Amino acid sequence: MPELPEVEVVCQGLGPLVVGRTIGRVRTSGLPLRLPVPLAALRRWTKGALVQEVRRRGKYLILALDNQARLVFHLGMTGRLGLFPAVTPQAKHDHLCLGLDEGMELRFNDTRRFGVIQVLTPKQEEGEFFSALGPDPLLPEFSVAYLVEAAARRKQPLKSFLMDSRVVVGIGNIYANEILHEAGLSPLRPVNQVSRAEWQRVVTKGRAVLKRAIAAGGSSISDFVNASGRPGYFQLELKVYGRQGEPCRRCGEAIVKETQAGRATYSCKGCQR
DNA sequence: AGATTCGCCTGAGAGC
DNA sequence: TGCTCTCAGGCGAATC
Repeated sequence: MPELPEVEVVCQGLGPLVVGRTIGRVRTSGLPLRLPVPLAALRRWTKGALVQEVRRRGKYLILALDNQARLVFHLGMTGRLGLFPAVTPQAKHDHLCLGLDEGMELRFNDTRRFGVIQVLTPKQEEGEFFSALGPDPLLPEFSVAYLVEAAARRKQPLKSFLMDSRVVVGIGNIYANEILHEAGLSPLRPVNQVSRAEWQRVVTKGRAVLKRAIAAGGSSISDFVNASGRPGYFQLELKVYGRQGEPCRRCGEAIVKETQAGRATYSCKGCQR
């Protein structure tokens, strides 16, 4: 399930494959994703355009085109982006095919259709489109001072807080669990009871976990693959996610699985307070 | 008004 | 074997 590290891995892999290429034919499955796929806008703004840059904002991938339009993707739960020879037969759940030069195609495949494809016209401000999103956890804006301020007067449990994209982008269920274990903090702790020193651990350990996951190529749970179709290996390094009943790698106590805000939450009661 | 739950969607796995 | 049920989760809407 693509969270920040997986989207970053796709972003880094996709860049060299598509930058400098020109988009030709546009095809869609006709099925809606989380939002309808804007076929007319895709034809209007991508056909004949050259891809200048691939970048990431939170869990969104952005293809910046030379006509100043931008193609925005969200991978949802099961979205994949990859480059294929145009002669490769369509796969089940391919929802968008963009023809590129040299007989290649960029394809968006999404089994559960929780993904999003949007076009930003040159007039539409990217800042406005993403205005509700909080800072990226890998950037300096994600600081102790910011978290102290954001958490003031809120009693929300720490894990829900970290998964709230208005607070910080890119952290989903897997990495929220992992970051809190690394930081030694309980997922249930009300955020207004977290000290500065503890927020500092959230920042430092959070960045460290995300960077290690990117370096490992992401976590391949639910069949994540990068832009070249290869899996990641961070699932082998997970300390709590999916490890209920197994010993904590730090203190040996059994990892517990609980439901919090409707989501599977994994923690060690021995070393997370 | 802040916190939680629901619903969208498909496929894997469990249980009968 | 083949059916039904449960679970997985990002995220916005609905509800508590």
